[in-house]
Amino acid sequence: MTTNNKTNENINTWISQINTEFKAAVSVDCVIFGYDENHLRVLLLESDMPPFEGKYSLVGDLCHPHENLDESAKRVLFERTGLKDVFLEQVKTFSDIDRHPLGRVITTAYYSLVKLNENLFRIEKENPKLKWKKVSSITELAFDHNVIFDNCVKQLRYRLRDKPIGFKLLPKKFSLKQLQNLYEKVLDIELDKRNFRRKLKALDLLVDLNENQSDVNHRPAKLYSFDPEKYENKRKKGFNFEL
Amino acid sequence: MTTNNKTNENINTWISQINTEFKAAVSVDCVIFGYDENHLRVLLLESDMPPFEGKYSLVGDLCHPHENLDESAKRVLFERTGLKDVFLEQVKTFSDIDRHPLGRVITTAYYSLVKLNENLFRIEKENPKLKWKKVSSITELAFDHNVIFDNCVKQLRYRLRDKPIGFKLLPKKFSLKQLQNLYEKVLDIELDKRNFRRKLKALDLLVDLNENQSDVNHRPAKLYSFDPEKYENKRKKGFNFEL
DNA sequence: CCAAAAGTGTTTGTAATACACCCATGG
DNA sequence: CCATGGGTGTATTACAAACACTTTTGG
Repeated sequence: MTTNNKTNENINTWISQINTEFKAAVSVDCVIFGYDENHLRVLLLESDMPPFEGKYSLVGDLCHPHENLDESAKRVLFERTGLKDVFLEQVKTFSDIDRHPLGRVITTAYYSLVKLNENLFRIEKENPKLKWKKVSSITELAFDHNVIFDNCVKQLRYRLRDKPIGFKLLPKKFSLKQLQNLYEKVLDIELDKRNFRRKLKALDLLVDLNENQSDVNHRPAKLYSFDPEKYENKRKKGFNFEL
Repeated sequence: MTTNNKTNENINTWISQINTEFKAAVSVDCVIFGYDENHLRVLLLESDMPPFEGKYSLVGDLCHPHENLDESAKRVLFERTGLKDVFLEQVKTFSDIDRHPLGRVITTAYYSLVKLNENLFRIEKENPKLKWKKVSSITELAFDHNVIFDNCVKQLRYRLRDKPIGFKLLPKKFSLKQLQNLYEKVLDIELDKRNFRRKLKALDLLVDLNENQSDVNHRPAKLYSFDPEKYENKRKKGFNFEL
């Protein structure tokens, strides 16, 4: 037997509920991943909100009245890093009633990918509460941010095999070794050099720049760049990235 | 150069923002998928909200103050179908400013899977505004529900290859043909009968019930059921469902 | 000429694909 | 005995995995 006791709904119920207590603050939290050729890092902020003073938290903010969530996330990212046009993907929304000490705050998690450079490390100096922490070193975060963080790491690992987003963590020009390192570090696996290179050649998404590394005291590696147009064309024809 | 102009944030800003205009109504929308041995269907509700009167919409409701979003979705599902313990997965949150005619409503989409039977078809009779529509027949929905719906269909198709959720759309006892049909219909592909069966045998997740179909005017098919424990054990050992 | 990392092919095993006939039941 | 869908095996091909030596550069 079905209950189906919702036949009495109507617009007025909605209007009155929307305008009374059926409201919540809405926020975004961004897991900003950066890669510095050796470690996957995440930008964290030392919290000053009781009872989490001193703990690190993800960077986030309330969703402003004139923004949708994507725009809020973009703004948070810009305010914290100065970067625009950064890769951002929504992951999940977290809504447990007591997740925030100041009241009901529903938050939507995003992760984003940035190439770490000196400019970005400088933000640690400009605001000592901001830190690029190694992902492998994360322990206890403020609020429910451990759960949010874990979800985003999982999503990143999933997507990395699924979509050509790894390139967003590397400089425009990179060697195949750098790329392989990235996959090994982020996914915590080991890859066979020759098989990895054969696979990438088969994917046919990289441009050989006919340039070499310089200033290395060993044989310099050839440099490549990722060709987004080539990928887009292939994708439209039914090609699926997989690595 | 980074801007990093957020160093002036503090708790009081948050408290005042949370308690003033920085609030939104929060809702869930459920894409309830049902399978009737031939068609993938979705439960839709004829809307009475201007300017969408007569258009069909997903079933949803506001998130109540004492609920998190998962609980809201479960409640919506129960109120509409009378079912508890139904598979539900959060898909994405939609937040465009003008997405709802009554004001700012941020909605989180879920999809769920139910086995269609006479009981469930009865809800169409009890509330003539509810309809189990064929997924393949969906055209224009109310609000931004086409986008939400498309996202959920995509997620379902993705998950179906990835996790053993197809069984949730079938009766407890099913034939291999029924299972194959499900995959073919939902994913809109054709599968080779022998290869499909070999693959399922290799996965080793089904229990041979030593029962046959009855009341068919041809050779009766053997019946199987899915063994969730077996799957859980294998999953823990690193096994990944893939089909 | 030495150290360090770049670059390159072949073999072997495993999984995906393609494909056609006999079987059991009800009418 | 006929119609209907159920059930089964093999050969071929493509992809994944394992593996070691030569090359280029800087110091």
